[in-house]
Amino acid sequence: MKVNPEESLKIENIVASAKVAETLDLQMINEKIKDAEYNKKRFPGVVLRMQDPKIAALVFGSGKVVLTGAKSIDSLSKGLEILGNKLRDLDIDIPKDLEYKVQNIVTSADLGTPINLNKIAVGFNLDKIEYEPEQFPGLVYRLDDPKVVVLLFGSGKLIITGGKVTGDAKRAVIKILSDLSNLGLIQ
Amino acid sequence: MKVNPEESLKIENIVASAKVAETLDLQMINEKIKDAEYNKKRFPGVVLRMQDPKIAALVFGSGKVVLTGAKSIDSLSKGLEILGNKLRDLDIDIPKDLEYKVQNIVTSADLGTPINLNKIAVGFNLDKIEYEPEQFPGLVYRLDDPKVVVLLFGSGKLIITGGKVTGDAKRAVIKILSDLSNLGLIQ
DNA sequence: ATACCATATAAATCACTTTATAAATATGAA
DNA sequence: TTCATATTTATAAAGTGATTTATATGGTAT
Repeated sequence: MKVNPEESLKIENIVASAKVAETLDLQMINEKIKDAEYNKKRFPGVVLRMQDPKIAALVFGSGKVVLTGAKSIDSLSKGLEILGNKLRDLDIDIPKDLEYKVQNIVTSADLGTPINLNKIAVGFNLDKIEYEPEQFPGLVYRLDDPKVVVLLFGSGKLIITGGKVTGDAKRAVIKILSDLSNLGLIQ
Repeated sequence: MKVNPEESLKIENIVASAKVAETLDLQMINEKIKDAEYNKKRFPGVVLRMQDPKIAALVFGSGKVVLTGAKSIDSLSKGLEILGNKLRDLDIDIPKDLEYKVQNIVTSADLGTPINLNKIAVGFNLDKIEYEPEQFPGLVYRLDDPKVVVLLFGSGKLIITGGKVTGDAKRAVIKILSDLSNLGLIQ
C-alpha cells in the first residue's frame, strides 16, 4: 500500500459524446435490439449496454450518442466501435471512423495517509471549498487549473472529476499535495 | 395488584448476538429449513423461528446471528442451542459451546399508581425527556446510569429498554421512583 | 379489530448523499 | 417565449438512513 499518490491514479469512468449518423430511428432500434431500453416519456434517448468493455450508450434521434462507463480511452474507442457495429447490423449506415469527444473523466486516487478535512476546510480558499459532513462526507474542492472538481475524504482518498484529458487528474493531485504540504497538513 | 414496583418487573424481550460459524450458506439453509424466510432484496439475513422457547433468529452469511424474543436468559441460551442444532442437522459444523452477547433487554414494570406525565415533563431534566402525547402517549426518559431509555405511561406502567443486564431495569425503576418522590409526584 | 406511532438493539445490504458531463425532451416559471 | 431545471447513464469516495426481528406500553386512525 506504500505507493506514491500519483501512482494510485485510476480512471473510474469516462463520458464521451459522438455523432454516428444524421438521424436515427429510435423506435426501430428499440425493437430490433433485445436489451435496449426506450421510454420516451422518461428520457428521449435509447439506452444500449455493452458488456466487454462494460459501457452504456445513450442513443438519440439526432444521431448523437453518449458513452459512459469506460475505464480507459482504449475501451472507450472500442465501445464506440462496437456500438457502430450494432447499428450497422440493423442496416443503418454508420461511418467507419467514428470521432468522439471526451467530456468527463472521473479518476480516483489515494494520498496514502488520512487527512483532516476540517483543517483543510479552514486552510484552503474558502470560495473554492464546500464541506458539509452531515450532508456528504467528502470535501468538495474546485480547481481552476486543471478545471476539475476534487472530492477529498478523511481516509486520504480522492475523486477527481470533470477532467477532459487523463493528465488532468495527476496535475490536480500534485497541486493538492502541494497545497496540503504548504499548510503543513501532510508529512 | 398491590405489589411493589420492583416486584412487577417482567422481561419482555431479550436481543442477543452470536457468531456460530465463519460463514454460512444462506441459500442452502433457506432451502433445507421449511419455515425459513429469506428474501435477500428485502433483508440480507435468513429468518428462522423456534417455538419453544418462542424465539426468532436472524442468520447471516458471516456466521453471525441475532436472537430476539427471549423472555429470560435461560430461554435465550436454550434458543441458541436449538438454533445450533438446527444448523448441525444441515451438516454445518457448529461449535458446542456457543457464546452470545446480550444487546438489549426490554422490561416492563408498574408503579402501581397513575402518574401525571405533564408534571413529569416539566419537573424532570428537560434534555433527558421527550413527551409529545399527540405523537406517542408515552414519555421518553433517557437515563445515564443505567444507560437505558424508559417509557413512562400515564397509567403508571413503564417500559425499560436498552438494558444490557437484567438488573438494569430494577435500578432504573428505583431511580425513577426516587425522582418522582423528590418531586412529590407520587405518594 | 388491526396497524401504526416511539424505544433499544445486533446483524448485512441497499439506496441515497456529492461531483462532472454530454445528449434531447418535458415542465414550471418569469 | 425564453430560461432554468429535471429526466438518464456511469463512476468512485464514505457517511446516513432504511430494511428485519421481538417486545411491552397506550393513544389515534382506518
